[in-house]
Amino acid sequence: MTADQKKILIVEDDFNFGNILKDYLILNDYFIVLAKNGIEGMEKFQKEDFDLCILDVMMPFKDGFTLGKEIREKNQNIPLFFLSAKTLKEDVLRGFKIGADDYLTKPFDSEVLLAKIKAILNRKTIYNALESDTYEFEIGKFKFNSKLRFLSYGEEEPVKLSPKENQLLRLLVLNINDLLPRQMALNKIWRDDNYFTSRSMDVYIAKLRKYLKLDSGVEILNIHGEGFRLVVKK
Amino acid sequence: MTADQKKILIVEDDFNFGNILKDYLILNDYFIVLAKNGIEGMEKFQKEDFDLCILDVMMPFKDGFTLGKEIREKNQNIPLFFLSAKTLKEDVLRGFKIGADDYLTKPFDSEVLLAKIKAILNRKTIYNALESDTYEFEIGKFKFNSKLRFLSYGEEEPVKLSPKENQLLRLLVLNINDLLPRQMALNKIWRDDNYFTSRSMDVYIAKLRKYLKLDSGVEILNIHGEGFRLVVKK
DNA sequence: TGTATTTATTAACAATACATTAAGCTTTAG
DNA sequence: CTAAAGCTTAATGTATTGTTAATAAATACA
Repeated sequence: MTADQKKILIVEDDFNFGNILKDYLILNDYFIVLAKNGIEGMEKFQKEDFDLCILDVMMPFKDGFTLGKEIREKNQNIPLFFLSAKTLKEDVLRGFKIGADDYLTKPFDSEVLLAKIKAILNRKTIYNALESDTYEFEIGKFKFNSKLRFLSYGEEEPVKLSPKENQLLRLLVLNINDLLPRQMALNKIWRDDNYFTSRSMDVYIAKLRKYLKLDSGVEILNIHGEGFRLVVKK
Repeated sequence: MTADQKKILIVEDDFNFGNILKDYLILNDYFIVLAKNGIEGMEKFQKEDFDLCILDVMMPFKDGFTLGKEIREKNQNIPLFFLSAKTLKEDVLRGFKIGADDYLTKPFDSEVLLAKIKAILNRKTIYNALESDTYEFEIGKFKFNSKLRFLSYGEEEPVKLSPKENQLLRLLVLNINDLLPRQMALNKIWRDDNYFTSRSMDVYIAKLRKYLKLDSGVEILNIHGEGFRLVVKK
């Protein structure tokens, strides 16, 4: 997948319908992960990072509402679309109560779905950019601002960080002195985990190490086969 | 109205239906202004500050889409709901293209509408709390007046700023030392976000940089792929 | 100890994003 | 109705970014 593609999780037990939907959205340049029931859906949701979830309501084992509620507990911001054949008012209201962003009744028009996806993702990206998260960190003698993407050391001219450098350093800091599993970083930043993205990540680790050399009390250690650790000596 | 009540503009030419809707929403603790056609709708929209607009699509004189578009031009952020008897796909798509947040076909369930209103207003409140009406600023050794549109430096003859220069500098100052996301500036000033408006914005950044050169402690930095930062060294 | 796997580093490249100047429209002021 | 001001578009050059390749080194473990 490319970096600017939006990643959508579809949870749908009807094999045919799920695949048609998947293909249609792929054609429209989205990256799709399809799960065929609520349990699998939750697994995939936890393993990867999505921009939007589309959940069928009526599924065996774990229905869409239950899944939606669990997802909402893990992530307050991710947009949720519910799909259902039923147009029962109680169901629609239940969906919105969980925090649905839309509730679509089958059959629905695919172009309309597309318009709605576009609308919600546009809105969310703006929203996410404004999210007041922590973004100022100290790393030994460095100051790191992940919102403005720079790393400064004393009176030296701050180093500008590229988006990838920035995201990676941010993940490392959030797990400071602790393990940042390779897989987790790949899923969060590259949103994919394969040979090449893994090589790419190594390249970025090398770049960060170069920046961090100024303070000998700071280093990025590798834990073979596991991931990396940003260590700050006191 | 009480301070925490949300203010909704309803534009609906059907007198009966409009009043039923109004009463229902008042019962649910919203503050409602009802306009009976597109022209009156625009007038009321410009005079007061609303949290949400609900527009009927089919109206004489000025239809809901036209009104929606005009409202969108004035305010990028306000949520728009369209109401229509028609469920024509083209119409729905047209609605979303204008920037609808939802498109409801009559008859619709009032509780569902309520749920949707609640959902959208929850999302949007965070976003709106930004703006102020100050217009005199200091930028390093410069004085900037965004109401009179000039920028002065010591005893030098003040530079007159064009409307676009002025708006852009104002946004930069309001986010001084912080990121002004490109998208946000394009939405607020150009009301559109495409290749050309983005190029145009670059041109204006270049112009502002030229004006600001007089004070070497002031500069506009770019954050690649994100936006710009007006930085003042102390 | 030998070999496969994982990690490290540098460099080449292509794709985007940005910067600047100037030309050509459009709007506005007088 | 005309000149100036304002804005967009074009053209061109520069910088930033991310991926991949090539090569070397470290590590695990049979």
